[in-house]
Amino acid sequence: MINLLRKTFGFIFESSLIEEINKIGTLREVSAEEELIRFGEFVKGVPLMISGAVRVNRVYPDGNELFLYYIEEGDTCSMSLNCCTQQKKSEIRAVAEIDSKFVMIPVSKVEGLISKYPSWRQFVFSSYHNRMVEVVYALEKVAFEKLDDRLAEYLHQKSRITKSDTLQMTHQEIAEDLRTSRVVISRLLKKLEQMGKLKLQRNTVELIPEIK
Amino acid sequence: MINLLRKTFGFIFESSLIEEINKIGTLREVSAEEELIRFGEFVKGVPLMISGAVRVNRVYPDGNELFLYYIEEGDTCSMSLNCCTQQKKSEIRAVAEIDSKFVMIPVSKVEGLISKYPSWRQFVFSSYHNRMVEVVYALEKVAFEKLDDRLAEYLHQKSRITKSDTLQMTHQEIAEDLRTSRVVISRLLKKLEQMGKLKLQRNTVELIPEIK
DNA sequence: AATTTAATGTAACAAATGTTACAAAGCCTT
DNA sequence: AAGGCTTTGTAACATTTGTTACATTAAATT
Repeated sequence: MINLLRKTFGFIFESSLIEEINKIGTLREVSAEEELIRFGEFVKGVPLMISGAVRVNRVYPDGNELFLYYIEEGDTCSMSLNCCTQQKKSEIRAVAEIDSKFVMIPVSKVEGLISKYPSWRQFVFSSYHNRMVEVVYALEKVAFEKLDDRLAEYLHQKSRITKSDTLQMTHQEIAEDLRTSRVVISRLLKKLEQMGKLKLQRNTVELIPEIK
Repeated sequence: MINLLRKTFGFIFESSLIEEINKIGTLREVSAEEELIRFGEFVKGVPLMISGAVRVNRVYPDGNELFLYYIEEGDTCSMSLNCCTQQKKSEIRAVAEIDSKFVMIPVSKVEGLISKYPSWRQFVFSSYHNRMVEVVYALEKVAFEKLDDRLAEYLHQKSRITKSDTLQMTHQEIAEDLRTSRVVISRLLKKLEQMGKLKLQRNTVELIPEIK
């Protein structure tokens, strides 16, 4: 585990911190679609992403969900950071988008790291800030852009996260993420297909990389 | 100044911290409409709000703006916190919504406070988190709600912030905040007036408090 | 008071998105 | 191969929001 930690966090954390994380943290591997953090549960720890990508959604009591941000290699989840310092139940849900590895730091140790290691503090601050920037970005998209652009952007992000041009998903699933109806998505996808930007097949959307 | 600090922050900061802030900070008073933080400038310090309310907007290079959150009594601006630790130019604009008082802590002293005072750290973390919650709330509104509900919500928020049921603003200004056109706002305001929720006059929208 | 300017009201139309209903195609099971 | 289920395609229509254009009204200025 310590080698994974060194590889991902060696440039931002001093080695004494890496060693301490190695002692108190536990390595976890999850496969795509697995739930890391469930809605309404107490947060057990703070995840340090080693590899992969996890999608973080705000969840509402009525079951409604809203995508907030991805956490990727080198990131942590600022929402759970707060949940754990406040001992609150989770208002988010985190689901692995692809197979992922991360180190879980137990809640009880987080405060200690904060007071002991300036580089950890720096990391936590910049993590908060980066997540904020991403939520603001999501807000921007919804506030300024039309659905067709948001769809195109969504597909590209998915492709980047899953490291694949061929997305295995149904129109219905896309519609849920963009908070619209399946018919609307089918219509717009068809339009994008006619523009030569992608190819559609049952359960798959294949993005065609632009040649510039 | 120290009495103002005690009154607003006495419950969260230990007295040695209050005294230190009193030494290094400077009290500033601004009147409504004054700009606290300008787009593109280096951030000079972190504001601790004593009273009043300040509106924080994301600003884009093309001049476009997007409302993010208000900071009120007892709050600080997490975006400027980050700008200052990173020595970056401001990507936001902060404008006093009403006459406001705040204590400005110079950038150079912030890092020191963080390592020295646990209560300051706690404050900074919860500030980050609260701002995040508000941006998520804004995202929620845009993602889920129709324009008429967003307008009603917007008017209530304005009323709360300005502590007045009579809002002095034009339809044009409202339209800019909600990213739509004046005609649309006029239309919806008329609808709300016909529903008995408000009264319209030139330059004013008077909310009619609901009797329950 | 007359003139100018800013703000609002309203109609008519355009575009974007949402909804319903149903047909067609693909995949799975037996 | 037949039947059933899921997914996708498409039409027709409703609603919401955006746009243009112009009339009307209120306030500010002269």
